[in-house]
Amino acid sequence: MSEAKSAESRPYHHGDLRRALVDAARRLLEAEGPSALSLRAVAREAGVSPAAPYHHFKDKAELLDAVAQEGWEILGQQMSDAKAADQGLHQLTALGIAYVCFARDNPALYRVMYDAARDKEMLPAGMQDNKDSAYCMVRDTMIEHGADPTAEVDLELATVAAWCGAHGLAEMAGFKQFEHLKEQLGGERAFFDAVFGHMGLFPSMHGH
Amino acid sequence: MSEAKSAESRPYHHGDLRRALVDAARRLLEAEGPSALSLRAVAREAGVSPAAPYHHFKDKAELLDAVAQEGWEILGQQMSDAKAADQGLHQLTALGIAYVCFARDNPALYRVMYDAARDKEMLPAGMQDNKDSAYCMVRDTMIEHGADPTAEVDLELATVAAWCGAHGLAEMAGFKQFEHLKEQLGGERAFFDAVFGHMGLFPSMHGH
DNA sequence: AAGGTATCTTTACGGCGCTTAGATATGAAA
DNA sequence: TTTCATATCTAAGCGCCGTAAAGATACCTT
Repeated sequence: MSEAKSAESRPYHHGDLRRALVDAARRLLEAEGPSALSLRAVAREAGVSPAAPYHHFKDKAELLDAVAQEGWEILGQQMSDAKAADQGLHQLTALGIAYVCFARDNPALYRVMYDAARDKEMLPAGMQDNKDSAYCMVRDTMIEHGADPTAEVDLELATVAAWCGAHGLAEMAGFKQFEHLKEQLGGERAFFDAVFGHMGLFPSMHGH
Repeated sequence: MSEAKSAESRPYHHGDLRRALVDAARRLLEAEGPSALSLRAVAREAGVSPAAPYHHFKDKAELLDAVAQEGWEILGQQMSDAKAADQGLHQLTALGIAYVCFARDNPALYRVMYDAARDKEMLPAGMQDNKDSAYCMVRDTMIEHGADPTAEVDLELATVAAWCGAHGLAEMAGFKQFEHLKEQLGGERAFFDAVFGHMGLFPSMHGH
């Protein structure tokens, strides 16, 4: 657990403690898992007193919110990259794979993201409006591949259905029960592909 | 928060403290939510000392496991009931609706169930073998409706895909973002139906 | 230079999971 | 029936946690 600066060199005023705390939290999350993510541990990791974070975050939940938000942004980027880099997949499948791979590669972060969402009973606020959010990307890709943009309810339903499938798979993929399936299919990636294949992700599959 | 027996009437040896603790935990869970579910609070609710639970559970996680297990059993029963009571739905849809309704009606319990699963990185142990588990019920229903039972991998994939969809919807349904969709569709139930309609749950939809 | 404000530290409170040691009841062996 | 090992419970305490209050320190404006 390294600190941003050597302990004795840091001035009394940190400079950007808020940033440093979020970074420290992500470092801890990666290294020790979600259960090790206490406010005090984050403060320790950042080299400040246990009370210091309260000048930048109302409480622990607000710190975790900041961490979660960064997670959503990274997820959006990775999905955007996956859509751009054509891998010979249907673009919706490519998005789904990118989503699930993000969850596999950042399990602790993914958990913090949805823990925060469940607590507030909502996904990040701008999700359905921010053009480069993961959610909007799915919806836009639906349109690009033939979904009727004027059938708003139906478009939203298709997006939700795809989102549900991706999130469901992201959680299931971590369970030992399905290891044998991955092996039989010749790898995790093939497993993801196959499960998505069993879901009706594509608007063209439905008579709209 | 009532106790099982009035405090002074309880004998030194409780009789069935293990049972009482699980019940107390479920009562607390229902009343105060998952965050209020501390071992000490459960012990208080059951009217015993904070250390008493350790004679029946190795640690807090083991208590929560017991609570979660009851959750999975109840879920299995409710899905079984839903399958038996024909509501004019495709039986797989009926199972999915029952799954999602369970999560809606027992959000805290549902959360404990999956928190435990994520911690152990596996769903309850016998899930894929116990004839009346929710999971096996889905798989069997797939077969009853035309899935090829000898195509084992494909059958498993279809079951996983349906499970992913149901779990995904169960989590999304609690988010405020989708309230307007429920309203536009004329209710929660219609929303569930519509989302499932956008997923390829039925084996007959795929060319196997 | 002075004073206000933002930032950080110190200290402290109650609650938590869990451990240890001791009290009490049960039930099997003598 | 007495004995005594065992199971079950309580009491006390450890280190951790989230958070609040009050004081110290540095920065910023005037």
